Amino acid sequence: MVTIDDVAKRAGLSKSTVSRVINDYPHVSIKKKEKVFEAMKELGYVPNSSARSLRNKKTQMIAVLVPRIMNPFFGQLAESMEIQAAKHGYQLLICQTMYSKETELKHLELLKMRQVDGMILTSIENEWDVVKEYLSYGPMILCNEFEEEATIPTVKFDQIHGGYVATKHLIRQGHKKIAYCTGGQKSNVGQHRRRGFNLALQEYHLSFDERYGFYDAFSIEDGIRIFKHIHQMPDPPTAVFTGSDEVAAGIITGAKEYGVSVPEALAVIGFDNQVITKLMDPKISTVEQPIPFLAKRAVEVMVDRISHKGNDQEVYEYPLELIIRESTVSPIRAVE
Amino acid sequence: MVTIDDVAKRAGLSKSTVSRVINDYPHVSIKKKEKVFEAMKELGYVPNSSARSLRNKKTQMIAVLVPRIMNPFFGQLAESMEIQAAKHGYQLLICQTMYSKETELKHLELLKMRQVDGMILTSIENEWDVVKEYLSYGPMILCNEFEEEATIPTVKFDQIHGGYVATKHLIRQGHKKIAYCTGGQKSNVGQHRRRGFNLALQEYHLSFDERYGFYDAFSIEDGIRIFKHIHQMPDPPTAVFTGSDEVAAGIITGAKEYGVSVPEALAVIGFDNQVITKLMDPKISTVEQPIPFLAKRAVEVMVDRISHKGNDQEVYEYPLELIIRESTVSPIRAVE
DNA sequence: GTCATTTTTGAAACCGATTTCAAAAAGTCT
DNA sequence: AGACTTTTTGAAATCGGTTTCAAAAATGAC
Repeated sequence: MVTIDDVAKRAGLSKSTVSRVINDYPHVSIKKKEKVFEAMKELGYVPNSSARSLRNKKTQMIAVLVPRIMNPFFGQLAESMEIQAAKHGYQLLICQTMYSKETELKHLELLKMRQVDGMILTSIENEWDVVKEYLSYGPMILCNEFEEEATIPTVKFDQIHGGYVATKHLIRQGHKKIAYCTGGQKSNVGQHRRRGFNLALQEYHLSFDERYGFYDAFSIEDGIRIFKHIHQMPDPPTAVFTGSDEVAAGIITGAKEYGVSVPEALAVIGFDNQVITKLMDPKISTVEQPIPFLAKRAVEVMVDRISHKGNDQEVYEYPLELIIRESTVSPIRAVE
Repeated sequence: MVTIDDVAKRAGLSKSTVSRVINDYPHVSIKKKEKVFEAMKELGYVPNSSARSLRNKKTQMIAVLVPRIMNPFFGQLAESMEIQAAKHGYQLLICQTMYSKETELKHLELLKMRQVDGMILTSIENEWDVVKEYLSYGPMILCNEFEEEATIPTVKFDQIHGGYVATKHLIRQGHKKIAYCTGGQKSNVGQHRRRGFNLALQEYHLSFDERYGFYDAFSIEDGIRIFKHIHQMPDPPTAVFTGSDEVAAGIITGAKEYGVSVPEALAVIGFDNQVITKLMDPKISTVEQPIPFLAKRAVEVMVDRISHKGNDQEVYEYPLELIIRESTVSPIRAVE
């Protein structure tokens, strides 16, 4: 392996000087600088990153904790962050918690071991009290997920408004019996969406029938299962608010199978604006989350925190946008 | 920051002994061992990974190069590999080339910098002559993608057979005019599929009409576009072989829009067996690639190579399986 | 109890970079 | 030319671990 000493010897200089050239420090004569460059090129020298990290106490790596990258939302988030991190000279270490507390804790140890300079949490499996202990080992920020009590920078979407506009849209299409169908009941993201949902119901003086609440909906299969359940209810809902496009797609698939027309007999709204929304027939109305903006800001905030800039309490919130397609609006009915 | 010296001082021992305890070396008396554990616990000590990497010349990290994680095939591959790597005590650094030569080269430098112990390539953007130069810096293996001239371990699917069975299936449904619709023309994966495609045509003494060849199909949108093109041809094909489920879905979506019935007027077969195949109407016939097996073996081979085990020339090939659904077989027609 | 052998322990070197500090070289000004 | 700055350079310390090697302690054999 070629080390800085080899380069120094080849150039007939000390390694201090070579190091200065590598890091573009001043006070190196042009002649010697050229000699060093020549030696580096001849030997094909590249600095050893472990040695650099040890001495600099910086690894130029940021970890991002996501449940799974195959989840389209988190996959896109991770992808956008990687691109952004590269622009700032950082590697992104994508860590999947697989919805497991233990795996999450294992990944949090990366901060203790100083394997990463900072950590971006996009979801939280453990209690906040457990997670916050790791704050003493390095900067952490929240992105997408959030915690009321957390005193760390947070970059999030306005989920309350997202839940609100989606529900309001359903109500304005004439629906009064609206089902609520979502995944993580413990996540604050989900709770805020629910708050927006309730807000809209209140505004129109509607009440929520608890029989219409489903809190275990994550996948397409869950959507199909829930449709079947709804279908055989004595007084079924006429519209469904879902927490993800996949679940919405599942419900529509189920409806199709049972000959229930969407949106006429059952309106369905998704969340995320994934590709699938444009592929299903009918195309799925949804709430778009502008993921790249979130990712960009999260990385920027993280990079600032690593260099001790910025404020612990900063909170950035991005708006969500309702996208009306076919699964909530009958073509013959007037579009709002 | 708590270091090994702090632990040593606290336990009233030398850091050599502490190191021995950490690494579970023999020749440490039980008494001292307990003292060390106690001190580590009290101080909340965790070894610094940069320091370890520097001394051990091992980072316990494996890089995997994928085009994009949002591509369902590569996303699943990366996810499976991550799980597998964790079992062997390795971190997986997922690197997206974004189909760019420069980005790929930038990631290859990780091996030079010794930031990773090895590299798994799932696709190759640069010429092999360029990539192979990096072999001298650390172990590299191919997974999914392959190179005839490469003398490194390879884990792949039998793409020739995959192309063959899919095409044969279409032919046996009575199709004679079959379009070929794929993405990377330079990838060896694609070339092998094509070889299988040709093999099936030959077997049934059919010839290929070059007007039916499309080599720029990656996404759903591409599929829609290609359908439109096919649709206005004077003598259109009656079946389409595609290189991905997304493209197949696009073609079906386009067909639906123009009132062309699938599979009656146009049979479509996908590749990968992604979720979408079960969601489209009609459900998409496809070729399944058992990704987790590939991922598992790739990581195992990589781990062996890092510890200088195994053979450079080893090639592992996994079979592909045809899955017949609705997009190639009319329900009224007999199923083969 | 002595000597040989084995087990346990710690001082010091090492991994490959960066940084400090002081010395050497070069430049400036009487 | 000599005194005083300023720029350039290298020796040595440092980061936090692991490993080598020799010494110390414990054990065993007689």
